[in-house]
Amino acid sequence: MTKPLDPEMLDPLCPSDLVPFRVEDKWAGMIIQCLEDGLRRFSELRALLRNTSKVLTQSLRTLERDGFIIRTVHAGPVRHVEYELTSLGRSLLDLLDAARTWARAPLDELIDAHERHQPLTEPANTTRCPRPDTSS
Amino acid sequence: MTKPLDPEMLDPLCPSDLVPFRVEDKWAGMIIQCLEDGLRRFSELRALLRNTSKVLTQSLRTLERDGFIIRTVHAGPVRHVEYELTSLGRSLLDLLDAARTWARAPLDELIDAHERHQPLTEPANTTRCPRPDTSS
DNA sequence: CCGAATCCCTGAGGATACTG
DNA sequence: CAGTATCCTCAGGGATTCGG
Repeated sequence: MTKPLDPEMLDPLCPSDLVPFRVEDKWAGMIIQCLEDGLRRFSELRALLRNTSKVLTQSLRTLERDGFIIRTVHAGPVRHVEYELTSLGRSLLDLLDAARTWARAPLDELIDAHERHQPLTEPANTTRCPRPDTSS
Repeated sequence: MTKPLDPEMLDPLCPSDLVPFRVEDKWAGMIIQCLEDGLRRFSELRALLRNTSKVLTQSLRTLERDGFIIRTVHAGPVRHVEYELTSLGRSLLDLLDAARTWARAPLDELIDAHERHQPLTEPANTTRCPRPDTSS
């Protein structure tokens, strides 16, 4: 089986949702990243994405429908389900990488811009964000 | 001034909103495309995007806030406003191009996938769509 | 001509609880 | 373990109207 994912791989404080680039839905980019090294089980993904199962399932179903991932059910005493990228899904990795590369330079400016033009929300808000597609 | 935009440049029937990429918001990708050749006036953009002014203004303001475009007001007997890409905004063109290039191959499969898994909506719906970032 | 203001509506996203 | 089933909130998107 694929080697375990680094639990710190997705930093919940990373301001990457300021990056103006989205693939499919909010979580799809991160899911694809997590599947980069091979098969992953549902629970692995849920733990990493700090996501509730409903939303995760939605994303996974959409990705499956569009042919980006394959879903495999392993019956048994303890049932488990595994997901993996198709070649089409794998082709998205290049694009995600391009987006992350692009974002590295202007990210600080983006953060500044958001802070400057948005004193509307709560003041002591440390720009929380659930780490989308541009995770390192 | 920049040469006129082709009115047919953005085909309202193009199924490009099935392409799983978004830049900023729904219209930002198209706006950036329209600004590729230089300055554009508000009315040019509104006509091309077949968009109501409020939503267009929103997108433009966001793009301006994030440093992707510059807004210039020309006062006078007939006031008009022009928008142009910054170098940062221009750097997005590469990403958009990469996304469009990627999308060309799997687009048909994406359309099929959507139609197969979505007999839920109205039947005689000719996949209307407002032509997002992947316009040719 | 270029928006701003208003109202409305849908749907993505999420919290919680339950099931084969 | 891997999901459904509900319910809720809120922001994106849009139609319409008004203003400088």
